[in-house]
Amino acid sequence: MTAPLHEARPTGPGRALPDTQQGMRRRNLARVMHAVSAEGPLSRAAVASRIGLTRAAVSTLVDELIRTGLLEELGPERPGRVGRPGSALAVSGRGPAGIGAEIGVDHLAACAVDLRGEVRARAVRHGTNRGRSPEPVVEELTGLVRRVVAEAERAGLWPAGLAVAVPGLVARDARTVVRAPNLDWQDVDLGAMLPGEFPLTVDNEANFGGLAELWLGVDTPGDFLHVSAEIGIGAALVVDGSLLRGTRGFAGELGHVPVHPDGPECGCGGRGCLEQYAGEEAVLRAAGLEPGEDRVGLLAGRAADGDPDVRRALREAGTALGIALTGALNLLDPEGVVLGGALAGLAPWLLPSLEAELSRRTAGPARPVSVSRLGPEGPLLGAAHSVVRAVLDDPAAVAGRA
Amino acid sequence: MTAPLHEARPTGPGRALPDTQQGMRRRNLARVMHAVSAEGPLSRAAVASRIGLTRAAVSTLVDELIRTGLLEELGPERPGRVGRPGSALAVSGRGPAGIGAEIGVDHLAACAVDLRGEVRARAVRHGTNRGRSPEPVVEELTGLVRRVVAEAERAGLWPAGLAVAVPGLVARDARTVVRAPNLDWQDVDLGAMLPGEFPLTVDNEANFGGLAELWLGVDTPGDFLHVSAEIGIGAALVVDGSLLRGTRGFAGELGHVPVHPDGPECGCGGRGCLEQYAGEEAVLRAAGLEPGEDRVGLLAGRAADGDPDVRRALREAGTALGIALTGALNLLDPEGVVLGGALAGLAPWLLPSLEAELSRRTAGPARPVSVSRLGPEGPLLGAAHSVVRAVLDDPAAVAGRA
DNA sequence: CTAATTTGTAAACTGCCATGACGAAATAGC
DNA sequence: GCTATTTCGTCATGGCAGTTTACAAATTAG
Repeated sequence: MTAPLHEARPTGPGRALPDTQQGMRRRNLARVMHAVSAEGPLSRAAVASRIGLTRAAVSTLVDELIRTGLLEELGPERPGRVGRPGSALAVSGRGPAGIGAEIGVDHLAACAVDLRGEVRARAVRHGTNRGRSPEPVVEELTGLVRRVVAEAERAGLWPAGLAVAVPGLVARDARTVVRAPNLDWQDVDLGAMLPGEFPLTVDNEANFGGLAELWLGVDTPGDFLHVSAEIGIGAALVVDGSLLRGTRGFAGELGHVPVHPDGPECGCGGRGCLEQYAGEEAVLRAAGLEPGEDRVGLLAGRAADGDPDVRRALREAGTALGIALTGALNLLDPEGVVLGGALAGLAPWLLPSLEAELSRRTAGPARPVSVSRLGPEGPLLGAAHSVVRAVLDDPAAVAGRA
Repeated sequence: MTAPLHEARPTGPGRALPDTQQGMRRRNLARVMHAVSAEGPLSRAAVASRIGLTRAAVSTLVDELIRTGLLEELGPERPGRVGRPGSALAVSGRGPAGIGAEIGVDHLAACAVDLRGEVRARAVRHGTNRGRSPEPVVEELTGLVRRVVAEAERAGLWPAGLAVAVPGLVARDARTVVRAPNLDWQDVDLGAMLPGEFPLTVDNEANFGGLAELWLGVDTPGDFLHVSAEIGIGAALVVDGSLLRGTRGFAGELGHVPVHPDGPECGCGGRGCLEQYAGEEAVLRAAGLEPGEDRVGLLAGRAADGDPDVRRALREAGTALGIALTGALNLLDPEGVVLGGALAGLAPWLLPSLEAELSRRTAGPARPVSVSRLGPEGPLLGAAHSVVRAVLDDPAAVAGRA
């Protein structure tokens, strides 16, 4: 009788979707899939107690999921406790697959992930894409995707959707790249250029990286900031287990948060944005290095060798990051911060000054800053997994296909 | 077949609530209430088409809502179109009421709002609460609440809950005031001191102000930043129609976003926080005024009189606000910004420099900065309405009482 | 005054989950 | 070894929610 009141769902007339029995069934199918997917092989009775339905109801749900090939019966569990042993259920390894793809500045990649989360096929092509026009790049990517799809199909999987991570801002239609500075692309409609056989989602690589951290991270909370630096400096804002995208889909532009309001001019029109202090180019310049091919590797190598200029440059970048993150933490109060992408590799030299700045500026218990263990794989895996999650979230939608 | 994939609900095993037929009914009752509440008197057929159920289903839902006193039948609509005229339904003006209360720095207030959103009773007591200990203040507030409740009951209403707005940080339990600098309170458990007859929610006045803007604002989008300055400078982050609270409930602390990282020291441990430039005390100091009783009124008065020092101080505060908001806009990409609380009254002198700073620093179309029309009433109304929303969101929960 | 249209309700129908009972398959105790 | 106990999966039954279909009531159009 004394609980917070104003958070009950649904709120607002906007989400006035009807609630019918079919919808109920769909949501319960999803709950079964989530339970089995999250907690390994499970008996029907175990699923029932996890999701709060009766064994009888779960039985019919499971039957349907087995019929449509999304669950598999592994056979009787090894007993150990009294009572008849259950029959273990697992997510199918031969059903739908999520196809992920990535357009990186220096590479292209694609992979196929099954419902179990296992990577079943992958293909990579190295070589810079800076300044290349979209058509040939997307054509090459399509080739990789087709290879990965073919391999997945040989393994008994079928593609349920394609998700593409790109180094730039993506419109809310999830098809159009509005601006990708490092590729020099503008308003490119990937939806028109990629194969149309399956549902397509295009998103910022920082967003997919953040989602990968949420879904695959070891002990990632449901509420965190995932900071990555491939394109400028982007952050994925994960709030309560889902991504905050903003009205136009541009949320998380940490790179243009003002750090020193009277600092050097920035391409965005502002002054002293974080990117002027912790962006790739800025750090290279401060370290006295020339921009070459593998810029991050170069920085990490020099820093490991003890190059004082590089170390100082990274230290200062960490401080600037700390200032910008102070603002973000004050605004969002997340549970933690995760450094991903290029920042993960440079973390050893960024973290000390970053954490010093944070603890100096924020009162109360320090928020943990951790380093992503997914490394550069994050965006690609996040993309593929986003398709898998979509299947888990609405198994009925996928049942018809195959 | 080409839609964004990874946003379908439910996501994550966390919200594994069972989905039974009773839950379905409850959600559909809520949909009916929302439809009628949002779109004025409506016939059963109109509700049915709005929420996507059949007329028959809506009929039984409406019957139940009328029986429990949440809806009222107004009688036949005046015809005008062909066909049998419908029977108008309206939200009841004699059912549950939301009781809102506010502990302000310079006043106490309480009010009762019916399901229609009408204020049916109010009580105010002026006089500063700075430095007073919690007990007598809460006792006085309880007196106001009891007066308002009694008046509401005389009008045929019954209190469905009490929501209290306080000028400080509130723990996620929605009962405890962690810190209220302007009252000099710390760790005060209001839940233990307020009447326990109805469900209680305590929240930051900035949050309630933001919710009021969302629910009562004229053309407020579902995605905005509501900035107010009563306690330091707080922002309510409304994302997709609901409030972003943060892990500990401290989200929106705009006042401690760094503006000039090497600026003057701040109480929070940092340097150059926004509060050092746009906080009440800072502005008064910059304007060469002494802190007195009605500080905001004083500033507004002098500014209107053309006092150059005051004008300059406000101009500079606007600039600082613009810098901090640039960061927030880059992070959150909201649809707009609303100035509320004290800032609304000072808007004429803050806005020019604020908007100049924003348009200089952010690329793309400028985000509209608007001024709240609720003024100082926002938090109190938001509190009362939060109770009303809770009833609309789950009418079945309230049906038993009364 | 009749035809067309729309509203609200009642009866029959379908779908979904709960309940309760039962056989199957294991352990525990004697 | 044998029986009692426990747990699992399934089946038949029942209740509940919304849909479908049909119909009377109340209005406008011609």
